[in-house]
Amino acid sequence: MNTILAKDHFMQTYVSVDCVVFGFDNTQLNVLLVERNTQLPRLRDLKLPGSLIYQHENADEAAHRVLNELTGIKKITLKQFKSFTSPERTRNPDDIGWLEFAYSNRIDRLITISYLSLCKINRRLNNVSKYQSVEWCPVNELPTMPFDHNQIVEESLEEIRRWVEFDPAIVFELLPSKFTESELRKLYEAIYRKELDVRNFHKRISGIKYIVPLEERQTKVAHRAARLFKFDKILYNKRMTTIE
Amino acid sequence: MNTILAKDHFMQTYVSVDCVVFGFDNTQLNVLLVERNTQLPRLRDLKLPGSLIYQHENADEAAHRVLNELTGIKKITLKQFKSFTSPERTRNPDDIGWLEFAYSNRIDRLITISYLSLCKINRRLNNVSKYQSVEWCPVNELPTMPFDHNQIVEESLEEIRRWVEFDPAIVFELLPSKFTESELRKLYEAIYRKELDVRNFHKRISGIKYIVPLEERQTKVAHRAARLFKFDKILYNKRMTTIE
DNA sequence: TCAAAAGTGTTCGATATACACCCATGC
DNA sequence: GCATGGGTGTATATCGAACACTTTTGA
Repeated sequence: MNTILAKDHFMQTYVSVDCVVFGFDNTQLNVLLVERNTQLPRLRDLKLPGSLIYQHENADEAAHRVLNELTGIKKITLKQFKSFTSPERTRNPDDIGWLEFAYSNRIDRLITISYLSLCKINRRLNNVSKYQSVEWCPVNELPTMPFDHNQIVEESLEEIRRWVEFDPAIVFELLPSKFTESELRKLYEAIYRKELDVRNFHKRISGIKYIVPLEERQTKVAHRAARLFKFDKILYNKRMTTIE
Repeated sequence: MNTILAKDHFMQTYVSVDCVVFGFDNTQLNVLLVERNTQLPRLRDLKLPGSLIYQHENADEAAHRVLNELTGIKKITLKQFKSFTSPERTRNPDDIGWLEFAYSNRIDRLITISYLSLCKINRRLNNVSKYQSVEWCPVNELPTMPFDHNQIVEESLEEIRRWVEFDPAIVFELLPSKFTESELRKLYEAIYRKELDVRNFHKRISGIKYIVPLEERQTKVAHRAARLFKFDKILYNKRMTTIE
């Protein structure tokens, strides 16, 4: 074992975080992508937002930093979900070139820890100088991205369902603070990629105490205005501890 | 950002895997621990089996290598479950000393990717020269271990339940190839830390096609001999694809 | 004959599924 | 007045939870 270490005494192993941030546009899930600055001329060059982990940080802190830069939100909801470690993931010469350009450093090996996060899609995003642009992209129309970022998104879609089952409150991170029942249903349909029966969904929702109906209704719609609901975090947290 | 990298141009970041291997002794879950070789005199020095990731490997391969060394099994069942990345995890001087002794290298920062695995507890384990001993330890009586290994085991206990729900077949990795219904029930009780009703459990199990009753029975027991069952992998895999 | 564990059914409540029509509104 | 989505109830099947006594065997 020591011989293997001795050989690569000067090998630089770096660890990054990459964030899959989902947003919901009332029809489908979207992923937040950034356009990386590069010298190389090319059509588009979109990737997941991410960063190397700094010396004083742990991975959660690095992911929070990346998302705070993009959204300005300090206490964003966020979940580590998998490490991607294949030595092959940094074999594409374009990607190696970009890494050295972006970090002014030789990077022999880069593994990444991926994070899942959720964001209201109409939130104003920051202009982050190191990116040419920041944009939402429908999850079914993603471009080919560098490294293994397409695979990371693929696996994050399975993770989001496990997350919702474990903590149903996180879906409200994707909706405006007042929302209709059909917005909520369409969000579930997008997450589970499955149509849900309107009446059964209504029955289920009306049994949930922490989804509170308001007197307010939609305005400016060309049909009967739907009732608005809000998510009550306090009732949600009580849910576990009380027997009813 | 470049300044931060420039400063630590020569910082050695290493990435390891650590494996939480569970075994079941008919009463409780046990974790496989190794005693590390150390110059320092001390009473006991148990930790999770693990290794740095080698240059040509990905993390899954490193975890397979570690477990193959210990058990001799090539195709062991295994699941990545979380990365532990705090800069604080390698702040204990004893741990730093051991790392430098074991790897003959300066290691400034070590993050680890933890794996969950399952093993029949009466399997003969290999003598691995780099460890003084390899032993099973009941999960409720773990010693204080180096780094954040106690926390890793803690979190692996939550993960194992999610794993069983996603893939119920994995519980049979913890049982002998022929087992009684009460052994299976006690295993579920250990995993969920909850007593299960014998009759309801029986009803559930007898409805599962891939748990096959045999004609064989227990021998040498001081009470009525229980029927043996086996797990049928072929029927298990069919389960998903056929409608019933 | 005693101790220890095996083996076995019924009832009840909760939950998921399937399914169709009228209502309110803006254009 | 029509197009668009809002709003609602019933019947059935399935699943999980509670619950107690008899049987077999070896010591």
